Amino acid sequence: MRGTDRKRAPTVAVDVVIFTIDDGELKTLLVQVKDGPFAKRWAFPGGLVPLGESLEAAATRELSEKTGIRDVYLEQLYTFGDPDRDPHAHVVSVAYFALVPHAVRPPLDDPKYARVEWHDVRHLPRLAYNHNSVAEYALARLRTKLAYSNIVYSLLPPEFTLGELQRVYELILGRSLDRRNFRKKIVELGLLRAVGRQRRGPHRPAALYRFTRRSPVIVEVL
Amino acid sequence: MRGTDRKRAPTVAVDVVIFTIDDGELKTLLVQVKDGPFAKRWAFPGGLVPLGESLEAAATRELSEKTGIRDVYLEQLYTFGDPDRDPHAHVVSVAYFALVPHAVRPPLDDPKYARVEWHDVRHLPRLAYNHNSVAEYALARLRTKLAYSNIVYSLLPPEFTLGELQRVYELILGRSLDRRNFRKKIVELGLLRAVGRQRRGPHRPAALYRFTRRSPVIVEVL
DNA sequence: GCAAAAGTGTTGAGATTACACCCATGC
DNA sequence: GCATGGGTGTAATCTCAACACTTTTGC
Repeated sequence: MRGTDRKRAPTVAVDVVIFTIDDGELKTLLVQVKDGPFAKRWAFPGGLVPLGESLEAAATRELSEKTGIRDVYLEQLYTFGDPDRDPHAHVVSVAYFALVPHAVRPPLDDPKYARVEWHDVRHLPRLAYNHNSVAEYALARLRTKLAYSNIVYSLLPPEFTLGELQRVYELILGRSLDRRNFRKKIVELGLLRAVGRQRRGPHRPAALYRFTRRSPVIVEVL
Repeated sequence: MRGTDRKRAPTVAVDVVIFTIDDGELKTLLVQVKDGPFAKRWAFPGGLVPLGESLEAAATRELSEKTGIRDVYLEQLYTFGDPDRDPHAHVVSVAYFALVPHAVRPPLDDPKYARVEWHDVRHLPRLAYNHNSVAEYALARLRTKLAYSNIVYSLLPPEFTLGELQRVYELILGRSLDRRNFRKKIVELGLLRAVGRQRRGPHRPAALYRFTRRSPVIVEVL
């Protein structure tokens, strides 16, 4: 039977890879560990799951503690259980990834950590635990899922131009897309709705759009 | 820091959804729970992960204990952490799914369980824990993955005919495929190699094939 | 007026689908 | 000889990729 011998067993943690787009770069939120074997190293925010809390609740809590944000796209990524991940103890880590909109307020300070900062995913430092692998895994999942779902909605503000949307795709996928084909496809899928207003700037004004649904939908985008 | 308070924390288990094809049906291995709140109910085989064992090792162990089989396709499915899954305790369950070849010897008996049997996935009973959800999840993953990988190799014996291969796809996907298109596509992809011999039976003999690689490859099959 | 991004259709290639007849065997 | 699954090619359709010029604005 289960759950009888509670001592001498692995513990459970969640770690959250929080992506955002900032300043033309794809970034993730990292925290700097204060002490222990990984002191001074950066890691994804996370923590032990207390008895009675669901994994998704723990991940959501972690996310809102670090960013103040709620109601964003959050997905379970993978569970890492190698006993050697953490030299201190056998911790099974359930990794999540989250997408938070551009231009989020700066990360909240947390006395548990030395620092909390956004880092460009292309230049991550050597991370604590197995978090460099987690980062690769998260990025791979994000790339594939972007192509067959509408989850990009969670990276964008409520209103945006088609150019901005396309730049997000290009940034994450790491390749440029044909503008006419992209617009045609996206519009035909009915994921967007023109808002009737325009964004003015240094160049020709661009029509503003909204997502018709701000909830996950499986759809072949690219 | 992590791993300090080990008492009063959720425990970790693995559960394995083992698929096979038998008698023209897609089946999964179920065990009948002996006692506790779920006594007499069927469930997927699983058990607690001991300190120091990796998740994949625990799943592999569970698989070989129940079937005597090794070296089959095994993939992590999802981690279920709802505290109410198991009324007895908060157990975080990491679910795996495995594909074992047709015509496997009958499941090994295990004194931990009342019975161990193969069940048609189309007619599963009401299962213990949240295992009916796990079953749906596993089946959905199997269906999508079948279409873009070669993992079907793990459901088939070393040699097989194209007709047998096609029947496996049709069975799992629940729809019929065009024979000529199917054969053309599969052969062009180079996943198979004709073995030069034929299987004789009540009708016209069919050419025997082998997989060129018996390891997972991502490839658009359908 | 010039630099920069917005906006807009068509064509060709390749991939996918639909479809029908003969063959080899066991009984 | 007949019932059953094995084996094979082509045409129509659809999807995807490539491609260039005009417009609007701020400076």
